[in-house]
Amino acid sequence: MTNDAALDVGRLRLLREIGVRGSIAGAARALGLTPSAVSQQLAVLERDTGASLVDRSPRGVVLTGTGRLLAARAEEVLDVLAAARADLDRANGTLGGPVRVAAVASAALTFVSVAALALASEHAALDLAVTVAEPSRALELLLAGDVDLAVVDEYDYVPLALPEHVVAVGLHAEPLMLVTPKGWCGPRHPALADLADADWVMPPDEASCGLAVRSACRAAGFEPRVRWVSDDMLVLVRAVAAGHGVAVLPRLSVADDAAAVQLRRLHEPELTRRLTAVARASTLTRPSVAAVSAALADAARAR
Amino acid sequence: MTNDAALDVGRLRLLREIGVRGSIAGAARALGLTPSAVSQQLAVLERDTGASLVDRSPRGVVLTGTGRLLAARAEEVLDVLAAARADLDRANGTLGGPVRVAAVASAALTFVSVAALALASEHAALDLAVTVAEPSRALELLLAGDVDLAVVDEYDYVPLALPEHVVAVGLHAEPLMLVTPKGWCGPRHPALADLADADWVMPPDEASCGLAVRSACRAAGFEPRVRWVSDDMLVLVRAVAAGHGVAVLPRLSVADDAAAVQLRRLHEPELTRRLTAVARASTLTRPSVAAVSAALADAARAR
DNA sequence: GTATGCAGTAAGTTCAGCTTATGACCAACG
DNA sequence: CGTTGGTCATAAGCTGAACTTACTGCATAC
Repeated sequence: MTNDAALDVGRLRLLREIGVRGSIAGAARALGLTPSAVSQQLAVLERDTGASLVDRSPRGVVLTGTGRLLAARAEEVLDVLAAARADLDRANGTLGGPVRVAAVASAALTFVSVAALALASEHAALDLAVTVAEPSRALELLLAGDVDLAVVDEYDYVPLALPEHVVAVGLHAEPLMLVTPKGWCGPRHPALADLADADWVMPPDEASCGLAVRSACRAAGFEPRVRWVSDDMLVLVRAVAAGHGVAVLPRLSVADDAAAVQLRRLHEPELTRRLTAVARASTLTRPSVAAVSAALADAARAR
Repeated sequence: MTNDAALDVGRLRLLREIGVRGSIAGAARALGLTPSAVSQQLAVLERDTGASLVDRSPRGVVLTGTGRLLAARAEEVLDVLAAARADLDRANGTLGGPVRVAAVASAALTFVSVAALALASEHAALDLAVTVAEPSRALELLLAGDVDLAVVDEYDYVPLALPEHVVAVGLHAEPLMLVTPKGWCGPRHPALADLADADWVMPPDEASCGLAVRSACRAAGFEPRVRWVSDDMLVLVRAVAAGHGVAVLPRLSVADDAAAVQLRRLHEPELTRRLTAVARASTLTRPSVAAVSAALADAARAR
C-alpha cells in the first residue's frame, strides 16, 4: 500500500534512455536488452511512481511532463554516480571502466590508434572502444551518450558547429597536401591556381574536406574538373595513384599510402585541417576520459 | 576484468549507514537486515570499487578515506533520489511514503496525536510513525536519519543547542503553570516567591524542565525543597494530586489530568516553554515531511 | 494483400541477495 | 581462567526480481 519502494536507478537510467531515443525499442538497443525487458521495467517504474511517464503513440513513445521531470533527476543521479566512480579512480590511481571514442578515419588510423594501444598496455582495467565516424555522426553519438569522446575535424571555409554543454580540446593542426601520381611534374611549391586545368579526385560536397577544397578552388578562380568522388580517403588516394587526377587532402589521410603517391605541401593558399577532441563537460571529469583525452593530445602532438 | 559494473545504490546506502552507525551490526539493525547480508554487500562493494572502504577493528569498523569519499557521494545520490520522489509527490498531488516523527511526550500526546490522525485519514498513502523521545535523544535520531522530524522543547534558562544543517519551525509557546492539589489555598495570581516554603514535586535536573524551574526558584531567591522527583510528567501530576507538593509544569503536560489538580497561571516570573519542530534541511524539501510539519504547526496553534 | 516496424503479455530460466548456521576473534567480568 | 556477549566473516541454501524467448495486437509502408 505504501510507496516506500525507493526509486531504482536501473529503471531511472532506462527512463532517461527512452527519453533520449524516443522509443522503447531504441532504448532497448542502447541498453543491450530486449524491448520486452524495457517495457516491463517501464511498467514497474510507472507503478512505483504512480504516474504515467510516457505517452504511447503508434510511432514510438514520448515522455510526459512527469516523465521528463523524472528523467532530469535520473540524469543528476547518473552524474553523481559517475563522479563517485571518478573519485575512486583518482583515489586509487588506476584508470578503469569503459571509454568510447568516435573518431574520423584518418585520426582513428593514426594517432588514435597509437594512443589506444599505449593506454591499453598501461592500464589493464581501461576498456577502450573506437568507432570510426564522420564528425556530424560522431557528435550525434556524443550527445546521445554512445561515446565519451569525439575526434572531429574542421577545415578552412567550413566552420564546425559545436553543440552546447561540450568541451573541445585542440589536438592537431596539419596542412592539406597536394597528392599527385608518382612522377607527376609540376612546381616544387605548387599553388592551387596551378591546378586549374588538372583532373581532380575529391571527397563529396557533403564531406567538409570536399567542400573546403572546392571552396578554395573557387576562391583561386576556377571550378575543379572532378573525375572521381568518394567519401573514403583510402579510395581517393588509390584513385590518385592510379592516375585519375590530383587531390588535396589532409596529410594524415595519406599517411599510410604515402609511398604510392607524391606529396607536396600546397602553398598559396595554405589550407589546414584542425583536429579536435570533443567531450560532454560532465563526462570529462571522469579521470579515465580525461586521461584518454590527454593521451590523444600527446599522440597527435608527436605527429 | 573490466569494472564497468555501475555503483549500486543499495550498496552505497549501506556504506553510508555503516559510516553513520560505526559498525556493520548497527547498519544491519538500521536497515532491517542481518549483519551477514551487510558484510557480504560491503565485500561486493569493495570488490567493485577496488579499494578498501572500511578499517576493520574488533570494536566495529570505521570508514577509510576512500570510504568517506564514497559515502559522501552516496549521500548526494540519496538526496537526489529523495528530491525525485518529492517531485513526483508534488506532480500528482498525493502525499506518500514514510514520515517518522520523534516528539516529547507532552507534545506527542496532544497536538502531534491530533495532527497524525487528521493526516492519516486525509492521505491514505502517508505512513506516519511517532516515537516519544526526550529532546536530546530526538535530535540524535534526527541526525542519524531515524526520524524526519523532531518535536523538541526549550525552556527559559535552558537554551536549546541545535546541530548544523537543520531547520527549526516554531510550533507553540505556552506558559508554565503552577500545579497544586485540589483545594490548595493561595493567591489567585501566584508568584514564584510565594512558594519558597512549599514542598516541591519536580523533574530531575537532567530534564530541561527541572533545570529551568530550579533556576527560576534560585533567581526568585530560594532553593526549592524537593520531595518527589520523576522524569515522567504523568507521574509528577499524580504526585501533586496525591498531595506531595506543588509543581511548575508546562500546560500541555498537565492537559490530560487537569481535572485531578488545580492549575493557576504563574506570574512573576512568567515562565514559558517553546515547542519547536526540527528537520534536516534536505529532508524538509520532501512534500510529505513539509505537510506533516505544517499540520503540526496548525494543530499546535489550535491549542 | 503481405511485410515491417512498433509495444505489450505470458511463461520459463537464471542469478543476485537474502537468511540461517557456524566459526574466529576480542573485551569485559565473575 | 573460562564464560559471556559483542564484533565480523564465511558457507550453504532459498527466494524472487529481472531477464529471455516466445507470441499477440496494431499501425504504417509497399
